[in-house]
Amino acid sequence: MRMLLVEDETKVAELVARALRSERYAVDVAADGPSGWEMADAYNYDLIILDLMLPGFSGAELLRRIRRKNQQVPILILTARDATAEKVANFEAGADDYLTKPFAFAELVMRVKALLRRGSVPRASVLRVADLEIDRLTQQVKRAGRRIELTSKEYALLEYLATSPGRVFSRTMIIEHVWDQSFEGLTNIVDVYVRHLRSKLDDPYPVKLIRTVRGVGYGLGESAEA
Amino acid sequence: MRMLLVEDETKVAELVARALRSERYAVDVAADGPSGWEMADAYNYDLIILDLMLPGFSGAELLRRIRRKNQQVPILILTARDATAEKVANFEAGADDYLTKPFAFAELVMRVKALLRRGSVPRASVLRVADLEIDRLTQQVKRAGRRIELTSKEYALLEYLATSPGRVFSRTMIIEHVWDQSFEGLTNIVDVYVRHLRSKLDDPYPVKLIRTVRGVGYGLGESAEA
DNA sequence: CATTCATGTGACAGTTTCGTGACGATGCCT
DNA sequence: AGGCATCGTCACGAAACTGTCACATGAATG
Repeated sequence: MRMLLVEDETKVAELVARALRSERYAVDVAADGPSGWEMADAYNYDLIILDLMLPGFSGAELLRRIRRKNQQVPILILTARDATAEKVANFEAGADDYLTKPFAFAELVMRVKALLRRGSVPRASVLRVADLEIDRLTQQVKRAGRRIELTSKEYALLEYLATSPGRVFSRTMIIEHVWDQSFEGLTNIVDVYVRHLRSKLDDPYPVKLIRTVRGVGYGLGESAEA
Repeated sequence: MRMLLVEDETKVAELVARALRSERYAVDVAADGPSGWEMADAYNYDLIILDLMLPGFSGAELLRRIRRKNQQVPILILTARDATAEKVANFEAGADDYLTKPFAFAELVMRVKALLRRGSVPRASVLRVADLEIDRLTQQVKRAGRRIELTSKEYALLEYLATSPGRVFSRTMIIEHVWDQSFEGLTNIVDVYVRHLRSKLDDPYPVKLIRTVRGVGYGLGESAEA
């Protein structure tokens, strides 16, 4: 899952981004209204976190713009004051949730997860493909009941592939969703992580879970030939 | 489907071309206005993607020239973010869609597919011929419900034939729409790939899907005339 | 029926893409 | 500061794909 954080205080931004990344999300950071809008417009994030006090133009303005472009993306507002009237206005403008500063990271993370779960197609929190089980809440992965330890990137990649079992994702799409903006390289990074995943997932089992489609990309499950 | 990408920043061009090729499209790249025009004039592309900022002459000029020559080819404009007034002018000049830089590849691919679908006669993203099923979104091919694995070229050829079931395409036409500029040979390559397709599609089934018209070319399914 | 030409077929080699193991860099924890 | 896990890069071998060719087969023509 990839999300955008718009926050001008770099120190706060850094801390929040870190907290989210340790939950295995890919996080992009924008420091002001205009660049936040640019990024939100360029990419369909799975979630956007918005500080209301921004240079350039305000969070409220950014919120309106995003909503005008994209109805469904969940938006979480961070606000300094406990100004109730303002809250109402923001909810009406399309915010899905808000938090008043200061807040505990644990609180933020909880709300983020709640919002993601609530997403456009109410997805179950446990994905299943063949005998593979992915719990998106606890981010635990099991195969045939046995727990498998994955690193953040491995998990993120697997979860992305699992969003549409059987569908083939190009490397470009995978990089766009699993890595964040800081990654630009033109390397075989996806192949490498697919390999890591395969060796962890398939280890003792005969059935291969990840399918390669030459010239295109990778897909999870449904290797329909017989 | 074959498309032309006119973009001067080689790095961007490379990335975009790669993304499109992994969607199994044949992509030609031009780096400036004049060579872009030369190529657009020489081939009947199924789609043209145009950066507005070009050396030589501008994308806008190229757009006008292309439209003067060929009314129907879908044209997708890439433009810098702030050029709002320009956008309007371009739509009026005949662009079918536009995207502001920077953009997500997922977004570009979606729009490309939408434009291609709009062009051909059938609107649906799933093409059906007899018991054959071609999903142009996921590029999966099924016959009688069973999935068939095709290589990129095989798929591209099949998809092209399937744009007009019953119609017979000449070898020249097929090469122009399925192969890109890097192909120059004068060989029986089309025959060879038709053979590959036949052996994969017809394998266990009695009904032949691809029809040969001696002296002319190949067609998919029922003959339209007669 | 023989001839001729277009198409079908199988094998081959060049090229591209993918798999794989190893390596250095980075950041985190103790 | 040192040790450990993770991350991204790279280079090389393996496998698949692509395009070429020579020849077989089959249809049209007189």
